[in-house]
Amino acid sequence: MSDKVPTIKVIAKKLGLSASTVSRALNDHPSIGLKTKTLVKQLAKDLGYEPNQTAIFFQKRKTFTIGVVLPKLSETFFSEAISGIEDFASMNKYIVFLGQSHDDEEREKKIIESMKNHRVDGIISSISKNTTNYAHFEMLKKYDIPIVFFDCIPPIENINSVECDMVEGTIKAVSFLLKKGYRNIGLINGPHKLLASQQRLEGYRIAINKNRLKFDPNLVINTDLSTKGTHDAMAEFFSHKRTPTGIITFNDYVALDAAQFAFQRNKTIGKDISFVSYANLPINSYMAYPPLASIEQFPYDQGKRAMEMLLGILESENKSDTNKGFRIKIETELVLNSHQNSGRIFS
Amino acid sequence: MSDKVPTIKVIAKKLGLSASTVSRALNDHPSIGLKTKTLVKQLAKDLGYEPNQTAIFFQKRKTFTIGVVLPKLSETFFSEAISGIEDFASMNKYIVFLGQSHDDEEREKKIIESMKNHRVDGIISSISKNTTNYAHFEMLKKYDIPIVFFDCIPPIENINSVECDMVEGTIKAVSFLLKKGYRNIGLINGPHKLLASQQRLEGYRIAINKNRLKFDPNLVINTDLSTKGTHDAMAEFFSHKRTPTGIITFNDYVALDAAQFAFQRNKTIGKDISFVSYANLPINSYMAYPPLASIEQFPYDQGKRAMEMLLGILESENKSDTNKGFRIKIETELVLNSHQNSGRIFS
DNA sequence: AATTTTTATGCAATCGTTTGCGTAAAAGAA
DNA sequence: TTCTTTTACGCAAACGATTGCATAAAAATT
Repeated sequence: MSDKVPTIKVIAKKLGLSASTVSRALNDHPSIGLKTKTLVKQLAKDLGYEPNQTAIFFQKRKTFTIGVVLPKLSETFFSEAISGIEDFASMNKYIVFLGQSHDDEEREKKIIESMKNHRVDGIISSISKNTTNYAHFEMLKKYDIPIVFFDCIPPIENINSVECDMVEGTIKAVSFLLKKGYRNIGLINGPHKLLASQQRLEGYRIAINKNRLKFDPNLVINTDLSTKGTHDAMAEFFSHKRTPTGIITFNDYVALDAAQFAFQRNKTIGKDISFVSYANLPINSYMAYPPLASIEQFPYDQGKRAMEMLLGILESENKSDTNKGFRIKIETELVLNSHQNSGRIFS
Repeated sequence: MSDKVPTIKVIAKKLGLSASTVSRALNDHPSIGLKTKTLVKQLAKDLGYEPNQTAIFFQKRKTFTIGVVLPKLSETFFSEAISGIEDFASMNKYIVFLGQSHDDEEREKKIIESMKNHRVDGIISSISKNTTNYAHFEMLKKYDIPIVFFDCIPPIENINSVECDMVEGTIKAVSFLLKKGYRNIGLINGPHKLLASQQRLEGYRIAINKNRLKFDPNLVINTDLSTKGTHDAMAEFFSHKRTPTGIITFNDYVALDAAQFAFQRNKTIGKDISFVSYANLPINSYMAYPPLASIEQFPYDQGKRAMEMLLGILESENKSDTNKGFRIKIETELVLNSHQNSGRIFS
């Protein structure tokens, strides 16, 4: 079919030159005469010659390809992150492969395998929440494929990572609620084994201590992040004497579900009870009960930074391999939600 | 560095065989003896041999790679679609390349170029809203790279496409509002030159005619889909004597902005004025003023169907090339929003 | 004019794998 | 035993480009 696609050989033959000369002419090699060079370039242009990258990749052992592996693409947080990764990758002539693990270890493993087979130059990943075995990541070393983790990071030594400082972020959230006058601060956390959950809890404890309050285990509940889990957590909060009035939630979805539950229990949101969450929704301003504030995690920026880090690693790959793992912590930011709606609706 | 990675040659040498025999043994070629085959396979396993796909791709001229090009990954509609594409691609051993055009023709062109250079087996694309020249798509024919368009489709003959029947969808929307008792049906449409806008308008006209109503040009406004554009449109609606009470909006964002505007003009949403939009947000149930109903476009399904179509084309590529363009129209569905919130808030 | 230097090009190997064709050895048939 | 068939494997080319090394031709130097 497509033997219309010209190769270097065709050009060489038409011009009575050797393939090597054509190659060098096209790549502005100094040892090619001007006449020949222009001749070759002209014909290449006329024929619409385009180098076959698969051949070059194969030869140079470099594909200009980045693999991105994450749990779920349709989550705003991740699609924002990919957007950052893709923007920055394409600026640097890289192209990104995508794979979603759906939080399944097996799928994650297969995707990593596939990307390794495609010989990506590097990988960026937020690991599956159910991954407990990390051999598929370790294996990449054998193929000299560097990996940068972001967001959800495995407990491995000497890895490259970009992450938000959740501890710091949670401290900010607690402090904010205290300053607003809420004394009973609750925390609806995610699954216990998640690093993200542990960090939130740590920040929570630090903030509680720093403010000379007593840590009350009844005010912290781990959930599976489902709507039902959130409702159950809220029900439990309400079943205790000391009901939290300022609640920090694992993410925006939890905050929305929790607020909905509170509303149904005739609480006035923003007054009786308020929420602070970790931002992962872009449209809080349209929400019926948006959280009072959100800890912004800058997913786009995280993706961009991860890509930058990976590019740096790729470019310095020849040099001393003393890479004991690069780590970037991104400062979170407490963003007050505008409450265009709740201002009118609840007051 | 990574000369640990074993190749077929290494295996051949260690076993005193030829590379071709090893290759055939690994691929279960019938002309290889059982002993040899098991021997080879065992050593391959011990050495952790993995074929170098870049070499195979190069040789077989097949990369098991699909390019996906769309305007903006962080839009829910697209991330859902990609999710569908990726799920289905990975089930079939394909891996997807991603590129976002940001609705810029130049970027779209570059992405397509890059994907062609990477020799993707096929491309799925929703084109940029600002693309007017389609040469970069036509060029793909030369490289035998089939392309399936979805969502935003260029006006080219004989193309493969998956799309929602917006005409039908709009008819449903108008009928729904009429049935609900709204007589003045407005349409906040997108940019005029967009096919999607034209289809909405067509459906609108058909529905108006079918119901023996008179088409009123004051009830249809084209916008740039920005918040300001929507507010301007609403202001214009309100400036006329005959103000629409049932409004169809180009998408959910427009509906939210429009509802906000109406609310600020002291309209009771869901009573004085109601909205029906084209769904692209997954979380209408948490919204302060969700549209009464949404025309669901099934982005995940569209992505999946596009991928299926592309796979079909790829698998039958040898056969008679009488492909005059496959076209799938997906039925839209009018989904009533649950209004968990507005029910309580507005009544 | 003879020698050296520079310039411009070709040869051939290489990247890792696949595959058509040829052939020695083993097995079967006469 | 001899001839034919089958079985099991190797050789070498191919995919499209790059690159170290050799070398012919041209230019510069003496």
